[in-house]
Amino acid sequence: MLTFPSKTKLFWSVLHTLPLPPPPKTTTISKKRAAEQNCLSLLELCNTFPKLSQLHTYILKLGLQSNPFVLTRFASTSSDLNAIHYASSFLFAPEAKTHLYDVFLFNTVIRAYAQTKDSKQSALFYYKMMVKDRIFPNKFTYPFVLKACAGIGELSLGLIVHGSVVKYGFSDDIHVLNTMVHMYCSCGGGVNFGRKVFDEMSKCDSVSWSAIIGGYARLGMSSEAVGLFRKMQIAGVRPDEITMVSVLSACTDLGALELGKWVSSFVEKEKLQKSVELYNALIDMFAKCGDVDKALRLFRNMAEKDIVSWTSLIVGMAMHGRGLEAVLLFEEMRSNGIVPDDVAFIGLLSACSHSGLVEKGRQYFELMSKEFGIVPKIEHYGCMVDLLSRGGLVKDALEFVQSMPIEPNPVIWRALTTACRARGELKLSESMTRKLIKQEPMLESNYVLLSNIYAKLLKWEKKTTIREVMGQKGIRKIPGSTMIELDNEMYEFVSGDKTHIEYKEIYEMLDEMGKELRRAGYVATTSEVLLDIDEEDKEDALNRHSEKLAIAFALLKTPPGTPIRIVKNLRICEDCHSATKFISKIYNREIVVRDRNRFHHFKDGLCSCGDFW
DNA sequence: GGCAAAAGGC
Repeated sequence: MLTFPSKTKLFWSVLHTLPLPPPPKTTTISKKRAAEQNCLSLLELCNTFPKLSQLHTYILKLGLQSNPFVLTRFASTSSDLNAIHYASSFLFAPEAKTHLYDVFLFNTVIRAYAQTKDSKQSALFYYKMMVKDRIFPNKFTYPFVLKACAGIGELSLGLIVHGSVVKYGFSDDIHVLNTMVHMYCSCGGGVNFGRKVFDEMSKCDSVSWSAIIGGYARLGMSSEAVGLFRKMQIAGVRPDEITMVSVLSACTDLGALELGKWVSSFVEKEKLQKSVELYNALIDMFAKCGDVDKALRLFRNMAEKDIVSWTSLIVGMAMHGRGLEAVLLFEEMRSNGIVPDDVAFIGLLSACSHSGLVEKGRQYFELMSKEFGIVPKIEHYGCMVDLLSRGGLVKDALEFVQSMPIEPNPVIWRALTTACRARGELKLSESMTRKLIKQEPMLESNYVLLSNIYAKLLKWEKKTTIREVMGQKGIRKIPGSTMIELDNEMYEFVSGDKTHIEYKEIYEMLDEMGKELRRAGYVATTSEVLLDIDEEDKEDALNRHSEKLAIAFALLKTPPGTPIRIVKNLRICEDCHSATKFISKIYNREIVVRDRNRFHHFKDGLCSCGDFW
């Protein structure tokens, strides 16, 4: 009987004629797979160099040293620097098999290095190696490489990488461009390049805006940062919580409390994710814009706090002269099991020094190295010198400086000089100010210090020569400026400013203020004026100080009884401090002044700093 | 099997 083979049968017969692979050795393959799986999961747990080294031996024993999965995981497992070094030295050893390298492996190694603190240079080294080995970068490579450049902060390097991005055709990728903006903003002198890249982007998302806003904010170009945030809203891009962190840090820098409050309600309204970082930025903003109690309330509402949250509030308390509360917070932090770091100690020590807690400060300084193993940095020494000097212990401060294992910096000389001058140790103060001038020959305020000392020593001819020296050196003058926020606008005044549209009214107010002040018994403190002019002109120069202009403006523009908040870029001068006390009483206003160092709350003719700052 | 932006300092 003849039967036609069915299709199925035919199929089977064909199959049977094909040469078959050797029968699967099921046991060995699954053993290999199991070993690979086991190895991968072990690598996941392996985050230190010794563990990795042990595992390396194990990998060799199993014969998995050319398994691409294992190799890549091996490179990516750890954030520990030694482990990364170990992994890459093994992967790229001269005897290693080059054919195993692929883009993914390089990206992994580059990423690992780009995320380290101090070895970003290595990321660029492996990028160069990759290009030399003719392995072409892909769209994931450049964000890592650019991140590494941003960390190193060298513009020339960034420009070269920008060239490669163009060469390899990634100049349309939004991730690459966003990181490029960030890279330029992190390299000295690169912010304009960053802006150019940003402006030329065909499509921007919230990350692009965050990168450029954050870039300006980090550089202290806070008005530009806020301006760009407004443009972002006009452009209709929805900000996320990271954008708001950058905007908040610009508000903090400007002292723009009203804008900061607006950001805070915007976060609520838009239901943005309240990350720890966002909370921390809010706490910092409220504390540094004058409302430290609001910062405290926010802090208490936080479900999860990290070391930055605690430190922000401790520093905030310190700035407002509430040192005891800062100390209590520090202790509360410790009892919550959070281990203080070096920055937390800077906050704590500065709190002690602003509130005259000399003994406490000394104890904590000891505790820092003894119990927490933190090696004191120049900042910690600075706090201690400040603490002792402010506490009137000039001799102790001097001994402390002599026993320091590191070279004193200008901050330390300045603290000492000021203390000596306040204690009448004028000779000593003079010699230290000269050291200060040696270290910072271009800083105007140092010459002002020296000139004040000569004025007290009645050495007029020396005082005159200082001006000549300054002229010869072409000293860069940091103009004192005061900012005030009214009706959602920031106004900035410099000394003798006539650029404001209502300057005539402001100067009339200033004259009236002057009369009222003298009637109340105010006497101008003319010793801090550097100019070699007669007393009456000196008084006039003081009268036009930016602080006084801003206060006059606020008195004109706000209803009686409203508190006045101003922000000065330098330390408030002695004369303005004394005048503001009178103004708070005469006009019955609470005046909150943030200067470079701290807050002064003026009320009823008194200041919260107790005239000691 | 992977990518971008963020918080505290004398």
